[in-house]
This record gives sequence, structure tokens and C-alpha cells, in this order.
Amino acid sequence: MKGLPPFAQHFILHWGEMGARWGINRTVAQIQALLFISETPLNAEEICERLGVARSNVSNSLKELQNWGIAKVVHLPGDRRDHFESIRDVHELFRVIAAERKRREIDPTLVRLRACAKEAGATDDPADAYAKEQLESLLGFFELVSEFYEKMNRLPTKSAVHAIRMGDKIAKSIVSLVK
Amino acid sequence: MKGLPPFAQHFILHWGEMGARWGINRTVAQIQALLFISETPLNAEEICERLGVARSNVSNSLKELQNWGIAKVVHLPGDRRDHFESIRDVHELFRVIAAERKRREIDPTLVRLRACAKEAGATDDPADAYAKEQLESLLGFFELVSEFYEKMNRLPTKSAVHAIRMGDKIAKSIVSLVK
DNA sequence: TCTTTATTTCTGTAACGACAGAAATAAATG
DNA sequence: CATTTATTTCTGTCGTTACAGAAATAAAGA
Repeated sequence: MKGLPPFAQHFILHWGEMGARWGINRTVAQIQALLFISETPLNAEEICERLGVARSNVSNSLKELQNWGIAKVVHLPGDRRDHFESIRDVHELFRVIAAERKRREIDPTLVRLRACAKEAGATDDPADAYAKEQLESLLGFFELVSEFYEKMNRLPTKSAVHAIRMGDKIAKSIVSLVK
Repeated sequence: MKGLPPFAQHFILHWGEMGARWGINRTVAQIQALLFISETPLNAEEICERLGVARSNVSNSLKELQNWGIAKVVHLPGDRRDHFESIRDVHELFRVIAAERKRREIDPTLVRLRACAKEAGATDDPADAYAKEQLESLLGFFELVSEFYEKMNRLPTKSAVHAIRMGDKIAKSIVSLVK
């Protein structure tokens, strides 16, 4: 890792580690971290030498980041090489990540659970009643999560942050309403 | 997969798949799914034959589920074998999962980001100003997420569900307040 | 204490993903 | 159109993880 201040190195390394736990390739996460804290867009070669990874690896990882919608190509005047930059706003970044994770993880599960619940509805063997019931509550939960996501996503960032900050007070008032 | 109705098989297989995307071992996820829809606790042998996996695999996976706090051992009268059951309530289940994921993924990142931000604070090279600033907003975001988690977690399930259901209306009123 | 039964740990194998380096392709400039 | 430069795709290697089967350990009952 050349030409990076220590704190940046530590950050990038940790981000790579955490990415791995999130099911995201270490190099992909490192590049994202690097671009995120980089004021100017970087070209592939620069990314290579700063992180000390192979050119091909960078190429594939950048493509992955673009698939996620996290990084994009920009061109600098008088330079024919592709340059890359990350989404710069933190909230926007996690909005995109959340959307993508929902699309990849929640949505397919919702589809499958609905199909399974339908299948389960057809059988009336009392031995399966419990399984059926559990499946349905699971489906209900995923519907709720999905609904929650949609609502939060429609909010402008500022309001969402406020909603979170005031969350406990709001929730408490709901508790008393429900009672 | 023996002795399971088709819908249960489909559910278990899908859950295993999704587990893999979440960084959870496929067998672990399958066992969890099986236990979740099983009315009675199952012993290791039963899990083996229903899922068609090796005994040792089941043993390790069950230990993993216990580490997560998702499954526990129970003993049936007149049977010395260990039997296992999953948390049965969906909301409780995801509360536990959320807590564990926070502990493994958010908390360490928070610690690291704080350390990096402190490190960054020490340097006053203007070349690093942008990186420093980005790091700080990232930290701010993780603080916010953590705070949100704490608040939601303190709510009883019923209130949390209500809060989500009414989320958009609440949010809209906040928006007008903020204006 | 010996035997049976339950459970865990160990060991080897197979499958998969990450990644470097090479080769191939595509784009740009003279 | 040839040459340089940028980028992607291909190929092989290395390391990791999942997992089955075997061996070892532990617990219970005869």
C-alpha cells in the first residue's frame, strides 16, 4: 500500500476484512474504501499500485462495484484512461447498498416463501399444520421488512435521519397509543 | 430429504441457498430451517436422515446454531439423546440474529472507525483532509445505525411492528416538522 | 467394570473462490 | 494501417471451506 497515510491504510484493510464477512470479496471492498476516501477519481493502474493487487483483479473488482452501482467511470480531459470514483455521500452509498441487498436477498426469498406458502395451503394433512403456520409467520415477517424498506426508502435522507434520531420518543408514544 | 412434505423441502433448500449468500453455511441454514418448522424437537440422527448429510456435519452445525443463540438442546423424558429446537417466534428469532450480526459486524467496525478517525485527527496534512472528512461521515453513519438498533431493540415486538406499519405517516409528520 | 450408545474431534478429499500473470481484444493516435 | 496503450478475458495455482467417514471420547446402563 503505497502513498497512503496510515489511517487510510488501516481503514482500507479493515473495510476489506469486514467485506469478507459480508460476503463481499476482499479486494472489491478495499477498492471501494480507497475510492471512497479519494478526492480525485483514480485509474486502474493507480488502484493497482496503491493496493498492491494484480491488474486483472482490479478490473474484475471494478466491474463488480459498477454492478452494485457503487462506483462509476469518469473521464478526465486529456486522459484516455478510465477513471473511477465511488458514490461520495455516505447516506446515498448505503441507500444503494440496501437496495441491492434487498434485491438480491429479500426479494427472492419473498417470492419463494409465497410459493411455499401456496404449496402448503394446498395440503391439509394435519401433520403439516405446524410447519405451514411457521412458514406463514416467516412470510409475514418478510412482508413487513419489505414494507419497512419501501417506506424508509421513500423518505429524503434528512427526514430518515430525523426519524431515527427521534425514534425512541415516537415509539414510546406509539406504545401508549397501542395500550 | 426423507419424510418431509414438498413445500417443506423447497423451503429448506431455499433457506440453505440464501444462508450461503448471507455468509452462513448451507447445512447450518438448512438445519435451522428444519428445526424452525418442526413442531417437536429433533435429535441429531433424525436431522441427518431428513437432510441427508453426515452426522459430523450435523454435530458441528448444531454447535454453530447454539453459538448464534438460535437453537438449544432439550431433553425428552426417557430419552438420553440430545434433542434440538429452534427459537419458535419469528420476531424473537430475528432479534437474536440482528443482535449477533451487530455484535460481529457493526461493533468492530465502529471501534475501528473511531480509532482511524482519531489517527486521522492527529495528522494535519491538507492532502489528507478529504479522506479524513469522509471517514468521519462514515463513522457518523455507523453511530447512527448503532443508535437506531439500540432504540428498536428496546421496544417490545408489538410496538416495533406498529412503528413500522405506521412508519410512513410518522415520517411524513416529521418531514413537516423539520421544514 | 464392561458394553452399548451418543457425541465430538480428527483426517483426508473435493469443490469453490480469489487472484496473479499471460494472452487476447479493443481503442486511440500517428 | 501500424503501433502504442488501455482493458478484458482466459488459464493455472493457491488457499479456504464444506463435508464425509473414521477414530476417539464421553456418558449411561447392565
